[in-house]
Amino acid sequence: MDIFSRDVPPTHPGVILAEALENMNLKIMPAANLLGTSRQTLHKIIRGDAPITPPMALKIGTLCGNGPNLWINMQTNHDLWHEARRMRREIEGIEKAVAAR
Amino acid sequence: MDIFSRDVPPTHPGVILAEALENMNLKIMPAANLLGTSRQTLHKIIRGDAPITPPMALKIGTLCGNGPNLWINMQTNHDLWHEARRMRREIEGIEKAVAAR
DNA sequence: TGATACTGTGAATTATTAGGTTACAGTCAT
DNA sequence: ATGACTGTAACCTAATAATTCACAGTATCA
Repeated sequence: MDIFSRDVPPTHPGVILAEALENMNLKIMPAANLLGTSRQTLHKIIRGDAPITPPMALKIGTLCGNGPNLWINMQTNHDLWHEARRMRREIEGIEKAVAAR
Repeated sequence: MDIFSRDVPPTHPGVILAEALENMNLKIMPAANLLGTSRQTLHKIIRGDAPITPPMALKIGTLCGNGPNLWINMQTNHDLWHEARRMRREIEGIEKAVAAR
């Protein structure tokens, strides 16, 4: 059972990030300063309204001490799940075309 | 030794994709048709001049039968390696600021 | 030889979006 | 109630994913 067959979306990395900052006793504003970004952008990430991009993953991974992959992977799982929904028809079409080849 | 300490960039997924298509006896044009994209876009991906985005990863993963994660992960490893180079100074700054906290 | 099909590549265009900035209302502690 | 932080919306700009058009090269086959 991979994540794409689930009808529940994977947790957005923002939720995890919020907990991580909590555990580090970091409020949003000082965290944003450490990351070299604006508090609004950081807030959007936490809310799930902005993606964790490669630059952000590197910065957050450094701040939290666990490296960028954890964060970028959460993001891509999130993106892929939602994209797979949007593209369901198209993907099925490719499956059929490949099978018929 | 993680990929970020290497001074050799990770192989671009385009190279792997080219081999995969070769093994499937698929030329660029029919592959592009199956993928529902233009031959130019597919060519750029193979050349390494265009990224494998989530929609593309889903399509390519379906065409090749191995799912999207393989492809998106190759892309993010590639992106992170290059981004880590560009942001070296900034990342070091965050490391120091965290240590000094 | 000439015709047909595919490939490599560049240029121009469009649509989307990551991130910043400004602004304002809410919360909460002192 | 003053000050510091938070949530959130609107707007703007720069970057970029993907398309289309165009053309030159290559190769196969009648």
